[in-house]
Amino acid sequence: MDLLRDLNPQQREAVTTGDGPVLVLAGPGSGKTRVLTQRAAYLIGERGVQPYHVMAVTFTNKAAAEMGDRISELLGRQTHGLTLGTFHATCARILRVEAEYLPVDSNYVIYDQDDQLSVIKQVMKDHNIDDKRYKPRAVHGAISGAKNELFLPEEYPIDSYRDEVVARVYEGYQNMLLTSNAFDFDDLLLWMATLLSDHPRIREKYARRFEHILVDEFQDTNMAQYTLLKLLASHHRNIFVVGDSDQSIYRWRGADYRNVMRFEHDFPEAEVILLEKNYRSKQTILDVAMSVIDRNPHRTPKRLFTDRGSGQKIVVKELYDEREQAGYVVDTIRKQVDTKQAKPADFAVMYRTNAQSRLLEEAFLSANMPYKLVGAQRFYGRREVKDIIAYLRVIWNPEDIVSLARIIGTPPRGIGTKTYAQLRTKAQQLGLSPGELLVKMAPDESPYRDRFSSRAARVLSSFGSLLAGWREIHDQVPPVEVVDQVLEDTDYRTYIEDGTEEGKDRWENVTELRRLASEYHTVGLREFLEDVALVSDQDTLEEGVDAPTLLTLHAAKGLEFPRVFIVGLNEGVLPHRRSFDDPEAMQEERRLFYVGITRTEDRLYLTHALNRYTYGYMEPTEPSRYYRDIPRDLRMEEGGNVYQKTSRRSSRIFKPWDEDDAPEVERKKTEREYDPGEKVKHPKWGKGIILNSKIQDEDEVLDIYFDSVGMKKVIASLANLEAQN
DNA sequence: GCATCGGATTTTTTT
DNA sequence: AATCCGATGC
Repeated sequence: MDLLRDLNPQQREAVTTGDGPVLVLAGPGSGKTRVLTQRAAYLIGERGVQPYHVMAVTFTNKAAAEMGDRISELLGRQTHGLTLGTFHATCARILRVEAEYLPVDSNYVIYDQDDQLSVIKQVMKDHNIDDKRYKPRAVHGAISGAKNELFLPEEYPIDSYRDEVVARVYEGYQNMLLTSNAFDFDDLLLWMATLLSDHPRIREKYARRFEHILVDEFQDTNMAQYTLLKLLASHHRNIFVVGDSDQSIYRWRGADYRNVMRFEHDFPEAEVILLEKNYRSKQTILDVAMSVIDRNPHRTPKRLFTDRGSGQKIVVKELYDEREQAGYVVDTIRKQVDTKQAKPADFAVMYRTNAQSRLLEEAFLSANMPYKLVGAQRFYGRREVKDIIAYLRVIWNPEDIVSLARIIGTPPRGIGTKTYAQLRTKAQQLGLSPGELLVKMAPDESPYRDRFSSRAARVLSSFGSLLAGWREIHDQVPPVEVVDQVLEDTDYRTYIEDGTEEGKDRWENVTELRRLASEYHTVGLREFLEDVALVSDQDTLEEGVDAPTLLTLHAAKGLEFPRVFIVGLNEGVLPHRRSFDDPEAMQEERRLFYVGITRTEDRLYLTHALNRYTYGYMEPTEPSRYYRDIPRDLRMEEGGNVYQKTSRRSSRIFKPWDEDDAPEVERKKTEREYDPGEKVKHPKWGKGIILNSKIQDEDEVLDIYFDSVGMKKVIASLANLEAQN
């Protein structure tokens, strides 16, 4: 059958296995997304399952879209009714349908990080909580963590005075969200799980509907996600999850790779399938990756192997500072492009923190080389973009207090904190939201105007009229026309374009948002607002542009590139200093590095700087501890270290390739005849690749992966192996 | 109400 | 370095 062509035995097993829970443990580059896609296509095409009865969860919207396309392609037809998307998007959709069981209306808005933080700040102000003593971000983190663990405000565990404060803010926070008719990201998961566990009829409805559930990146699910999956799978128990604990990098967001173990516990009948063979990287890359990840405790050792050949050694490069590091990256890319060794799009540059992108961007810019920057926050976080979206949100849902607070004085229209406070007070007295009251103040003869001073009444009602006007058209015309009307009525361009370069830039962002809105002419404001709220960083990656990609290590998950730079391999950056005092976090730093390495197909460059700017001051920095774990024979220092301005201090700094600090990795001195990575032919089992070789009882014992039968242990002297080129 | 200035504070990663 | 916050002056 065509669907199963080009699959190895393990992949085929995963795709075609029968009903019941399945756990696919898949190393990097082992084709797990492919397995997931083919599985979905197989269920629909071969097993006759209706698309309506299948749910597939991916990590990004882009991955979902690609998966959808691929399934259609495999089946040769469209798959209407298939539920396919990220956890958040899928929940958001279902929650709108089931809104009658929820504390919000079906036109609720979704608050992003910024919105959430401003709610926290407001609530803390209302409760007279000192925001120096209790950092809003930290409080928010605690609340978000609680939500991911499915704790409601009244269930928040209290062990200290600090917990009491958090619990109080949590309660106020949740109230403010609900009176704003808003959910935050965590609510989407929390309420979905709550809905399913509190309403047996709804649980049955969806549990019966989703005969098959498929989940990608399972190692990065949190408790809320795990719980709702379990509830959704409670009827058919056909849950197919794919993951790799070594690639779990979202612990700080509540993700818990131990869900893999929970799964085995909760679904003891689960079939476990291992995908080990790597189709992406050269063996050297995999060896480097293993040398790094093997240092993490409490993990099941995994062997990464490929038949793509050993490949070149990785390059390690030391630079004077981050500016020269960026210059090195750009020079190296240009050299290879000029000599036609590679094309621009073959390259990716990865870093730990977003701030590191700036110098890289500048270097690309001054070299006149285009680049692609991955990061939704970069665009949607812009003030001007947020302003316009806030307008749309208030138009869509006048109860949205956060967005109203943002736009009521932007651009300035005579409504400041005082007037806005009056509006809020009066609205509360009337049992209305401030937004609703504004709309009611619009008519000339509106009785609500009398409740304010003449000045306040004038400015408020004039803004109310604008709002009422937009409200009237918002469900009659395509989103882009609403945007245009807002821009016109507020004279937003004059406000933003102040003649400076920056102003021009900002207006361009507004124009870009307008363009994005224009793509929603067949659907409505709801879809636009929802997509805007739930875009992931990876969704902003443009395909088809021949330029290098700049992205964080987190954003790199699931992607692959022929040539990869990982920059900033410095102590404090990678691993990040914020993780130093938490062993679990340190393990995650290592996994993050591992994820970066394993994105590489052919060539890997690791760079670090001797000096770094922190808070505006230049400081010497040590190379990352991870260098010590990479065997020396897998790497080379690129010749001619041009940058020798080493200061007295930095010259004493540990150099990753110094003999004294040579890796402590055990390199067994043996008389082995075969090495891992070599290809051989066995008289009975045919072609295979050597994964491991060790001397045991004076004989060489080989672990070989055969195309025909998979893993076998073989005694070299007895097996009659034939070497293959 | 709003613009501007100075000082403090900051950086992890993102749906 | 860049952003955020509050105080100040108009």
